[in-house]
Amino acid sequence: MSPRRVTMADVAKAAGVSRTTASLVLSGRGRELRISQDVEQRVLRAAHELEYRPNIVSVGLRTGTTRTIGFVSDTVATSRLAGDMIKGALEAARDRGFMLFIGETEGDAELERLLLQAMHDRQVDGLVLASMFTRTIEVPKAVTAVPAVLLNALPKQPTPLPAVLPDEVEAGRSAARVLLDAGHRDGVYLIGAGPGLHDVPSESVAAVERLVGIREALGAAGVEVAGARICPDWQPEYGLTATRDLLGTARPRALICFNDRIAMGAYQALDDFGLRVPADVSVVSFDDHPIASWMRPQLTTVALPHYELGRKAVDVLFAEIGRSDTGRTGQVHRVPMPVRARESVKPPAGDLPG
Amino acid sequence: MSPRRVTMADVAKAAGVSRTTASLVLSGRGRELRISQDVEQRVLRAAHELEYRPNIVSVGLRTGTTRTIGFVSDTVATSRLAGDMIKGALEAARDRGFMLFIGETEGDAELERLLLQAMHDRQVDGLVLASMFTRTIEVPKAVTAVPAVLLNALPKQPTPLPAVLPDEVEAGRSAARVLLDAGHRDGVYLIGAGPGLHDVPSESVAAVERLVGIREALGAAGVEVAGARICPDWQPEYGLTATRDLLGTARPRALICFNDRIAMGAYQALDDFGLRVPADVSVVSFDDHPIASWMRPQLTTVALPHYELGRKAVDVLFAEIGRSDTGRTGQVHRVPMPVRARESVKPPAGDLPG
DNA sequence: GCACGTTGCTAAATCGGGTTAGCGCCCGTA
DNA sequence: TACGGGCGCTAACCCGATTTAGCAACGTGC
Repeated sequence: MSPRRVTMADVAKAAGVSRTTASLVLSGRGRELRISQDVEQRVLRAAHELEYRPNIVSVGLRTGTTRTIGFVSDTVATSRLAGDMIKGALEAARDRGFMLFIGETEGDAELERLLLQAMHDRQVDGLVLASMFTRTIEVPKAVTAVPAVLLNALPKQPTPLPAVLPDEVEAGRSAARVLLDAGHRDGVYLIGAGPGLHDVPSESVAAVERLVGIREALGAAGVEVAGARICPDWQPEYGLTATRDLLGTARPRALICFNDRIAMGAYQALDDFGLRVPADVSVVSFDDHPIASWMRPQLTTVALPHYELGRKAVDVLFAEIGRSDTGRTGQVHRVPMPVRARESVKPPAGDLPG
Repeated sequence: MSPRRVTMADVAKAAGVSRTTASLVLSGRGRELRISQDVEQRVLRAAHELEYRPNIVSVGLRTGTTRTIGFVSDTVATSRLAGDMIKGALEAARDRGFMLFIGETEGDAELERLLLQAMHDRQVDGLVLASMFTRTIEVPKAVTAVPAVLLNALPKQPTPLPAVLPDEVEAGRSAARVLLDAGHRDGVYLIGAGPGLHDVPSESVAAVERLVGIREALGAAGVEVAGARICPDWQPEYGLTATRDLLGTARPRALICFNDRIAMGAYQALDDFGLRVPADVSVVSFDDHPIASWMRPQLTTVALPHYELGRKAVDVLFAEIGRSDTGRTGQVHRVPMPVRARESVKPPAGDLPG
């Protein structure tokens, strides 16, 4: 059927040396161990001609390192989010010749246990524990056996694990600044959460942090939040009803929606009330979901940097794998959330610069 | 640091038997090889008490089977598509105790080569070669070394590899039938491709097949396609312009959009012309992209069964791994595309039943 | 009393590479 | 001439499992 793989023994025989010598040359330790130039060349040539590739399974058995990392998330299927995060992780791993095992737990602790076990059985060199929406998680104790990093999640109990998260507070500031820079000072409303720091959907770390950033940046400019509507779930229909509710009593000049799906609902409500984006009402949002650039006018939004989050997590994991000292534990890495300036924000009418 | 893993030698010692005996019992071959009940029980108990788990890396070296399959796709990040496909593959694999290596090639042949090599080096038991949109692909020759399945792709040259694809022709029929069942017989227009079988975006297998199904079902009912607009790329903006163009000259009663993103553009164009969905114009589409259920009115669409495609691919792969005979090669498996009946289709006005 | 079969288990080889310990050989020196 | 020491390479063991070949002990038949 398929021709047997070329092994190091084949290379050694072809070069007329022992397996040991071949191993030393191919692992680059030939120099320090005084292998002659001649033998080194013979081995390298034989390896090249036979297209020798080391069997990573074998190396894994002997050295315990499989050049493989496990990526465990609660779900990989929800929205494009996961895809980009995995893509970032994949590429960062590939840069170092590592591969990724993907697993999803669906939030099921038992599944998670089995999955971690399966990865353990395959001797992964490290683990990324990812959550698809920012939240605090219970870190399974089985994780301690191998270097690990939390992605988009914070540990419920303090652990020595580093975490990689989007910088949501700064994102909140960014969203507010987009409006401030356009000249908005009055009639700024929030859709999705607020105005108080406790007016957030349950368990949503992102909501709290975005709110903190928004209030801080507005406050620093002496601008007051005119009002807010909380959404129990950040879906278009709740954005629609919350915004309709708001428009029944107020005339906003700008909306900060807590994510793009809410903004989608808000667009519809504004349309229902005959209000135009951005001429009558500016809208800024969070996430940069694919629909943000499909909406008309295109939505200005502060992007969740999924790709960068994935990359960063793997980078941090490699740092973790590489170091032997035990200092500097539990560090939290924040990844910046960039503003995608599009068409939904304009200076308030009757307040044009000039 | 982490306590050393329990090995079979530990189990054997605890049970007071040889490693051979432990292996025989734990692999279930104890019975046929006449290991006594007593010894069997001792081994099983020891394994249980020590929480023994076989080291799959070691097994992989010895037996050549790693309980791992490689999932190679051109991209995993585009739309949610990939996520669900991977999820299906993941679960089908998990049911059999297998894990998945994920890799993406970005359509780069060199990257693909390296990736397949890396998977080969890790002794994967099988490969899924996935494409994120249905198309024909060049099958790399390196694939022949291990069982493999094409997912959402057809081989350019005939190969013995089985393929798993959505049943696009039947989906085309389904879309047409949705309109026929609602009573539509006139003013049915296509947006995205058609009316001729050559009027399709380049390389799009899906376009051709959907078109075939649509024309067949309409034709069987004696209904003529009133007209069509081709879109060079199936994005909202092209749907918008194509539909605007159509509405400049015609007054459709129903639109079959070739995917949901096109339908999104079509909704906007209809709105621009003051036409209501579904009262004035019914709309049916393909893919069941997440936005389909966010659009107002919610879009009736024929779903791409990503999850099922992923599952099916892995199921077929296991069948491939399991069989030794070489018959029945290159089979094409079609996965049904279910209709998601929502709100965008109604009987034509002035043509109400009753 | 001896050959032969069964029963119940184990020693040892194997997978493919990494690593340690050490073996010949040549050279220089006393 | 014997000895020490660097040089260049290799034998042999190890990782953790599977698998082949075979060994003791016991019973049975003649």
